[in-house]
Amino acid sequence: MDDLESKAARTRRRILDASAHEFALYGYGGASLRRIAAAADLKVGSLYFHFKTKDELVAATLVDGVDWARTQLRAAIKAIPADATPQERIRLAVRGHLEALHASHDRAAAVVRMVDTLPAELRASHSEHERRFARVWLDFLREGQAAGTVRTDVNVRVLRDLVVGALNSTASVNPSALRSADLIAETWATLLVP
Amino acid sequence: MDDLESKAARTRRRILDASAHEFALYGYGGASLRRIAAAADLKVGSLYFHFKTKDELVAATLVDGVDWARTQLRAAIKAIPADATPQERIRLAVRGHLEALHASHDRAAAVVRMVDTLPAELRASHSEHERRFARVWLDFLREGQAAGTVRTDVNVRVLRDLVVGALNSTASVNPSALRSADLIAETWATLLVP
Amino acid sequence: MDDLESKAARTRRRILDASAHEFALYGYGGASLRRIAAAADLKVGSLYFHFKTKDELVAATLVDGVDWARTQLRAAIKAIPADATPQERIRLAVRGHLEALHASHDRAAAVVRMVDTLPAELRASHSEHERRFARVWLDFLREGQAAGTVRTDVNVRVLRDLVVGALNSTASVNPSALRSADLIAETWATLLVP
Amino acid sequence: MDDLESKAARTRRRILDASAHEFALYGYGGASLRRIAAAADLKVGSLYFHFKTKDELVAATLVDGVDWARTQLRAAIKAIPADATPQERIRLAVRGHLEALHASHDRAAAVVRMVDTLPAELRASHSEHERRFARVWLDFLREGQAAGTVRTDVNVRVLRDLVVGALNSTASVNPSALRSADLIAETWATLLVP
DNA sequence: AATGAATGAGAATTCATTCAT
DNA sequence: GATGAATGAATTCTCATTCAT
Repeated sequence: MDDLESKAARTRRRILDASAHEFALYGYGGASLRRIAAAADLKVGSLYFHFKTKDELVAATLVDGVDWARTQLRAAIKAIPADATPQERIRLAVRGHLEALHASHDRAAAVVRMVDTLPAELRASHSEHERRFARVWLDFLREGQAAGTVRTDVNVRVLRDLVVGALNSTASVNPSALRSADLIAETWATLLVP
Repeated sequence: MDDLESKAARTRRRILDASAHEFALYGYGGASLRRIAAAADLKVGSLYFHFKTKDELVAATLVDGVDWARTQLRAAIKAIPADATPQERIRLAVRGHLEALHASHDRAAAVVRMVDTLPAELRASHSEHERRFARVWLDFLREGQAAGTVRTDVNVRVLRDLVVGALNSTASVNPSALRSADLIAETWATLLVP
Repeated sequence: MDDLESKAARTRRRILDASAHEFALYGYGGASLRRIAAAADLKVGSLYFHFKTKDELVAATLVDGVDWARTQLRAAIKAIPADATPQERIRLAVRGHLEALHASHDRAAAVVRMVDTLPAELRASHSEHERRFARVWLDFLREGQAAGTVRTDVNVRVLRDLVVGALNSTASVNPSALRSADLIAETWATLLVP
Repeated sequence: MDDLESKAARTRRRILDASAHEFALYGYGGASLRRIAAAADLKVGSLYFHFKTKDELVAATLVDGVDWARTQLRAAIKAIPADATPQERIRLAVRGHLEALHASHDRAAAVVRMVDTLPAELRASHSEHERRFARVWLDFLREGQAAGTVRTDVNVRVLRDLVVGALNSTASVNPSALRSADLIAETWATLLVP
């Protein structure tokens, strides 16, 4: 009765994990609550005790994924040694992003897979979280520019979009992308350092 | 009966257009043949005269989209004036890609929206077309490197993936992306020219 | 292809009959499309070819029932011999009403059973049909008053409501009511003739 | 623990009230225990402490409604002044009935709405209560006939059915019926007095 | 070349009910 | 007395697909 993690909380976690996997595989429209329930070791009807609606589950999955990824990315950036070279700094941030995407039991990938086919209401409620994630990159790049470790001859917002877009696209195009994470990190480092 | 464009061919085109729109909006799993048929001014059953199965329609839509985009991109590249500056060359290629994505009645966007939730068989049969599209960029970048107008200190394949990934991501993230096409082109030009 | 009664029309009739039976038994909220489909020798999904929605089926069933009952009642009234006594006139009208209610394969009973638990939209769209039915009685009573065969010391609209309410209530209270139809007719005749 | 009205009894009352409202709105088949629980400020599961089953709750609601209405009607009849005119006597009884129906927080209306779609067992167990209610009218009418204040040229049982049916039908047909209660009472008085 | 009518499987959601806490 | 968490069956509805016409 006074579990640190109540039964409901544990079940909710299982549902969210199953949910992330399902949405990452099939997208918003193709996902099935039946399969999600089965993967979470529940009967379909039981989902509704935890989430009143499919869209509520989607929303929770999106928040779960994007917030977790933001935390990961920010941690990776914070962990950069003070004496790292400019290239090294960018490499570590890029790897942080890619690891969040790929080593996350689909939590972050689900977001990328769903985001562009969401119905209007969900998209709206999600966009703020997305903005918060993007701001981590924006701050990182801006600080780099201020410190002279990121080139300043480009619009930093556009640059942020390109970086985020390119990295996220690895979630789909290439499931073995993590193997080439080093190459990708290296490439961005080369492009971004003045 | 002796139309240059037979009735069937015209209907097929209407179906493919409706199809592209639907898949771009809802993704592979969320698309509905009923809605596609309605948009093409047909009853569902009639689709089956033109495509034996949903997946066959998907495959045709993918081919239609990616081949059309490749043609567009290649035309844009071929149209680059011989005396264009290095920056100008890249700008024009990027704009060619973005215009193919956005000014295409969803044909190309449908591909981007579907590609990462395709079932295995479709993914396989599609990947060759995707490779052919990517090769256009690869050739363009390689020739640029050979001519000294694209920097050579990066792995050209990785670079190609980043460029394509970043550009395609504009199909989702930002519906008003075309307005910023110039900015994006400018940014890539800055990053890529040595 | 050129059936007088097309296949669809015949199926629709079967559905409406099954529908009337189901709604008469269980009311609006308790009726099941599964059972209706089974009774009409169809699979559930097939219902949707003929009626886009449960409420559309309900609406059609209501119209079917009330219009049929109105026709029956009007025919019974029109069939009253010109030389009938005042009592006889009323007896025949009452019997017409009761027969419409009970000898109708549930068509009219379904209306009575559903009408007070209908959701707002259906109720609205139904009320005009109900008014048209009630007008048949109103006209009959008014003409009776004019001819001196129906007492004139009561508000004719209220009287109409009492008669219709009392007769319709026999649809529920007493399934063997038809046996007492003569008694009921006799009683109304006694009450209404001056 | 020693309340005159124990906690359980008060909760039971809240449930019965919520129940009456729900059944009046949706009928037997369309009512939802979840909604009833919510309206009574409980969770669904808690209902089962007070009623072992949905049908037990239905039965209790029926008894509650019909007995309450009978009590109301009897009180209204008993309150008729000894020197009231025949018309006045009938008017007051009719008004007693209508007030029980409409001014009862749905208690009596729930009965009328449910009664004709009840499953067989419930109908059986309910019919005796219904008979007891009907007997109040029967006695009133018989005594009226004996006293010469109600016409004797009609079958009194049939008359009772007509009166009860007509009055109960005002629960559905006309939600603003109470406004016309006086007219209805007046009309019955006119019809029934010799 | 297209439609009409149907099907079986599966979608999301709600139901009454249970039972340990 | 009441809740939290779950279940299995049922709900309405949509799906891709078939096939005779």
